[in-house]
Amino acid sequence: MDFSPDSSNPNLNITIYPDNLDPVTEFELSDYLMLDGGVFEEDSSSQSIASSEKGLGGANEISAREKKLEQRHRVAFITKSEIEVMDDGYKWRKYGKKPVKNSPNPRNYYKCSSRGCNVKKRIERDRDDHSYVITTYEGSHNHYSPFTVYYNQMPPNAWT
DNA sequence: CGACTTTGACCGGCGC
DNA sequence: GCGCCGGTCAAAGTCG
Repeated sequence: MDFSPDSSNPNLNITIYPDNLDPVTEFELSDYLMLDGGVFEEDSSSQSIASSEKGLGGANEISAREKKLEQRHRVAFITKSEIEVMDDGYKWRKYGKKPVKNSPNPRNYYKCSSRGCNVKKRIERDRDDHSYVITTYEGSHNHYSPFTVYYNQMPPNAWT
């Protein structure tokens, strides 16, 4: 299993402290989807995510694509939260915003602001239920979180 | 003053 | 070949 920012970050508990809301805002991790290898399928709520795989005829082409794009590790989280951007321990720099077709909500694009770290993050609200936020990570961090001091069992070559 | 947002422009891939 | 669409760039503005 590859290194993903959330699953290996014990700092991500279910309590966050946004600036402009109540001091304690809870959100439930209602579901998460592992997109590694392109094995991902859902009916319609994830249409926009699945559409990024459009043009692929079958699983064979997906594996070929995986060879070509070695660093295409994608993990999508669906969280129930009032805010889109939550502090998961990393600093994210927004670099784009696009309106999503079939949805009244925009989609935001973030990058990890650490130098040499190419992790990207895409955040959009669920089209059907505005209380859900879809967060898609792409890539793996090559550094630790500024807040993470728990590097005990991490092999040094985990992200090389 | 540096780091980050914002926002429209730009670009490449794909369908028609 | 053209236009749509999803993703990225970059200049200007904003914030701490």
